[in-house]
Amino acid sequence: MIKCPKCLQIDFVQKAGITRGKQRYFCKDCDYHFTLPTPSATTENKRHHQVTIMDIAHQLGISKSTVSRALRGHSDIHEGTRKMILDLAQQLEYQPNPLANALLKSRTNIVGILVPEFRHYFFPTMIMGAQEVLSKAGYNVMICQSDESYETEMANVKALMSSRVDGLLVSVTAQTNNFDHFRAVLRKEVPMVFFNRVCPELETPQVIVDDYEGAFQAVEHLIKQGYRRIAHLAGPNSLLVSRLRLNGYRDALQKHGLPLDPDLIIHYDLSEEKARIYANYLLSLPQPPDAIFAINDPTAIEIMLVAKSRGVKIPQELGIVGFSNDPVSAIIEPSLTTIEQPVWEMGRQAAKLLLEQMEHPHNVIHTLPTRLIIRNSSVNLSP
Amino acid sequence: MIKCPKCLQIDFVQKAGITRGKQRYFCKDCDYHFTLPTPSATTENKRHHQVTIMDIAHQLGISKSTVSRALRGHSDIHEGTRKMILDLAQQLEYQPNPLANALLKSRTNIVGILVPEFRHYFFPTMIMGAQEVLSKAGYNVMICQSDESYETEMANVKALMSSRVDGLLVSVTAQTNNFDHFRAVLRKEVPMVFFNRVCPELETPQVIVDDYEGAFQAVEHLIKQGYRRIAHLAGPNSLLVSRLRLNGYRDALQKHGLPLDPDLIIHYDLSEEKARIYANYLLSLPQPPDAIFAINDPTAIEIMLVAKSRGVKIPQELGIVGFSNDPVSAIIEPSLTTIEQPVWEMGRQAAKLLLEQMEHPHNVIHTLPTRLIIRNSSVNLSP
DNA sequence: AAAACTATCGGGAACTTTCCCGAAACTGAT
DNA sequence: ATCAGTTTCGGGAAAGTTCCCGATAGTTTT
Repeated sequence: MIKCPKCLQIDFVQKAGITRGKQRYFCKDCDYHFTLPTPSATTENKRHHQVTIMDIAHQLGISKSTVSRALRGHSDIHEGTRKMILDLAQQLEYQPNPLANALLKSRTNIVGILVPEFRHYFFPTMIMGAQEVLSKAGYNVMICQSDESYETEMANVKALMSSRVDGLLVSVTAQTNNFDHFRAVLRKEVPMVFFNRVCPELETPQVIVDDYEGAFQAVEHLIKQGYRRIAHLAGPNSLLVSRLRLNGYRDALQKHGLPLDPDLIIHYDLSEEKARIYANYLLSLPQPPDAIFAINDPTAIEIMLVAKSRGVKIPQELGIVGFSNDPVSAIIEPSLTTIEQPVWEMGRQAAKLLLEQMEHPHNVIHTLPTRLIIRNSSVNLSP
Repeated sequence: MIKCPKCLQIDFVQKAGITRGKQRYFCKDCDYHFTLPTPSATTENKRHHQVTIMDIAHQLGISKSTVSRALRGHSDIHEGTRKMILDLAQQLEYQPNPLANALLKSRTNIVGILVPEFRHYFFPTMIMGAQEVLSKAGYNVMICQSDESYETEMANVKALMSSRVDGLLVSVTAQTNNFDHFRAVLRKEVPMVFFNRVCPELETPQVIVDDYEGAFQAVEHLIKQGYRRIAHLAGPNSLLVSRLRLNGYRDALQKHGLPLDPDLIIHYDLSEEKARIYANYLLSLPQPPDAIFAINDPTAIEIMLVAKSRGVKIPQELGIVGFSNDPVSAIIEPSLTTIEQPVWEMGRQAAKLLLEQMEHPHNVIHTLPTRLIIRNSSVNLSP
């Protein structure tokens, strides 16, 4: 029968229930509960595991502490031992496990980047700028795109936070009106920097360009070219960029004594379809505009395509100016007048700011300059 | 003087060296070494730490195991206790620490994506496709770009591996001739899937499109349009796509009895500058080509810009066909004839393949179809 | 009422690394 | 030889989870 592992007797052993499908026994003599050892576990199929600090220590017959010291470049170690360890580590292709380190220090060395999209020129370039300084500082990057959806943005913030990123670089969606998910980030004291699509009501650093000045120059340029009825296809009001560029547009009109026609200002959600719809709407107005200042280049390009398809001549019948100097704007015909902004540099600045934040938090706003690039879409030949 | 903490006597205590700036003592009576306890450590500045499973357990007066079971949806738990735990977890905004889990299971739930660049349409779109299926499967994504540099690619592979990604999605650079860094990945048994810019000599799954067929159709289309002297601005020979598209080009010429002029085939490194240089070179040949088939759309667009700047009329004097249906190709004038490939779908397929790999490794090659899109850049009006 | 069982729960190991501190083996000085 | 100091190393705790297994209390069967 069943032998008690304690007293090696079988007389006093009786069944004592089943746990997880396994029979348990009880020895009345020893007052001892036990189960039979599982017959498996003989395979010894120790997972093909990465080589650890302990492997090195064992092979060298020393302690893990010493190996750690050697690897970390610590001082309390004999030069010979260090060399020995370093050699073996290289030979075994030892790679430190960042997970253990992260768990210990509760720092992942990962920063999250959250952007609305990266199909166009703007955000990829910005990300590249940020990645340049971050990877130099030893950080990896986790990129999420919210696809201009508020829900996706929230989900991404949550995912990034649960991944325990050390910091966050974010540009909000056109939909975002509620910023509670970002407040949650700040509550957990995770450093965060906004860029381009910022969030002024939150006490956190931001990197933007001089949107007001850029818009002002753009519209003034149109006015100087003789355009008089200038529309503005603007972004949603929730975005600070939209508001700033709208202000630049307004003030430029005002400065030159042009009336501000509310019908010529359209806020939209930055989607391609809506851009086309509103472009068509503007051009089919009883009194259509003779120029349009678009919130950004993709929008301007959509407008151009619509105008062309309607046979509206650019720049003679319709002047167009965009914003951000997307490479496509130089390729398209006629080439698109636009506002250049230092996109790569914005990414760099944002990353630098984030690194500073991780050292010691403080609140700053970086504003970078813009520059008007005059091309053909706005040079009115017959004013 | 100094009192021995063991016998509480001071008579037998004497100095016994200094370690890390701290005086040590020795009690001859007790044969006991000791140092004075540091006066600090009174601040109790326990780092603002995230709420853990232990916090919940303590507050509820239960064990961490029980909490873990409740959170993980295990069975061995009372319904009431589970509810209690779940409620408190929600109230405390508990988020499981993925680091601990990753360390335990040695799985990070992160996959690395390595692409040559993401400035253009192609790779961002592919990444989005991949991200769609990966995030649905609970994986986060770490994106690296090698910037068409072999060294950067190696560094990125190393970084991704040291981050302990669970899998790798990669598209190699135009420079990559040596694949040892990828062999190292396979040696460590980290699943890897190549897409687009694949590596046929490695035993690992790949996702490509039917490059040969696409190229063949493109060139045949040009021939049918009456073009006779068709050049090919090809990618580097190290890339399988380059070789396949070159073969398609060759066979199309051969099928229609056109001579294969080696001078009209140029391999280049896919950089913008070189594209311009070679486009100029081709167009200034004593016997310039009357059409060019470009390895991809960005290349074709560069060629168009060069041709335009030289006053070469497209498509009358020069037909152009690209590859990959970049959105810009529809915008540019004349619009660019190109080969459509299911980019988003490639990303999805690659990700799916990777997920399968992580389950049980096997070697497959997915080839997706292409489709010719005829636009204006190649429709010869006066053949 | 003893025997066998079920439903819950707790305790510890393990994952890998770093850090703190104690300890041994030396080197000089007295 | 004794004492003080230096150099080098080892042991253990900690980080947050999950998993394995043993251990109760209560319930049903014999």
